[in-house]
Amino acid sequence: MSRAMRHPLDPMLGFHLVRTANLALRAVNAAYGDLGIRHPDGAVLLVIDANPGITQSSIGRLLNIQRSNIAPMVSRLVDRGWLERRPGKGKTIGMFLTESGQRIMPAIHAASTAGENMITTSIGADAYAATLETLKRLR
Amino acid sequence: MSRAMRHPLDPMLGFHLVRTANLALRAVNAAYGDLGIRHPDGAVLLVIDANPGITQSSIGRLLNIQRSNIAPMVSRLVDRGWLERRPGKGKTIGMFLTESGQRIMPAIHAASTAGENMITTSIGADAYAATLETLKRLR
DNA sequence: TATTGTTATACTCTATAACTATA
DNA sequence: TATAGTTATAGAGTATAACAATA
Repeated sequence: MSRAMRHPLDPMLGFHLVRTANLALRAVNAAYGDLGIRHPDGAVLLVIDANPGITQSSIGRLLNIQRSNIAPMVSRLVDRGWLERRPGKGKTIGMFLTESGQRIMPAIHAASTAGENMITTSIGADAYAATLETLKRLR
Repeated sequence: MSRAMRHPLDPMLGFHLVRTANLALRAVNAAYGDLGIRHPDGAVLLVIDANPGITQSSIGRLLNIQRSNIAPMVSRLVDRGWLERRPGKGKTIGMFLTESGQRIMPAIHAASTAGENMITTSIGADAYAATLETLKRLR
């Protein structure tokens, strides 16, 4: 194959969004690696830490994850002793961090910023802020 | 659950990158739906159309797809009569569009821009261009 | 009716290893 | 050694459907 190749997807933002998202997720998963969890688990822990008593359905709406996929994740985190379920109104169940779960949150916070740091050092703080503002406008 | 919830991932660009990428891929896959293919297939066809005779390994490098994952995709597209393999130097095999493949390219091009259009109408042309420039800097 | 939690299931995409063949 | 094509396999992530319980 000759050296110079045409890349018809290079001028498409969607392609670079997917590519950059994958790079960021890779960095985050590597940082979470020591804890034996992956990025969706970390996101769930962060949301529960910020919203004690939140339901699984609400977590799913915040993170764009189906509630049918939240259930097994929560079960694993409960098995590891980091989360506990407490019955709420009706069929709802509130999620809370255990003491053990609270102790690992500093590590979760640190690891969750690995992707952010990678992006920031690569594109600069100004571009980071501008892109964040831009993408937050998208619905 | 009370109305106002904290969203600890909302200030993180990585979260919005993943979310926006998923929205764009959803739009692209919906547009490709009529053709019975999905976004990786469309990307492969676009790359081959722009680079007749390109090898599978080179396609993978351009699109960040393992060559072990390119092989079955190409086989499906060959079975559908859109691609053909022609032996090249050594063990290399050049990929080419068939006549049938060339005839569907206008539809492929049109569908591939579905994600772009969704993003552009949502954030505006200026933000689109700025974000594209920013993300292209990332390695 | 609508929502919650849950299980089951299937599909897409990705990752790794191993093998043969060419250079 | 390095690269190309291929097969097999495993894993992560996502999607839909269905059900019982509750409001």
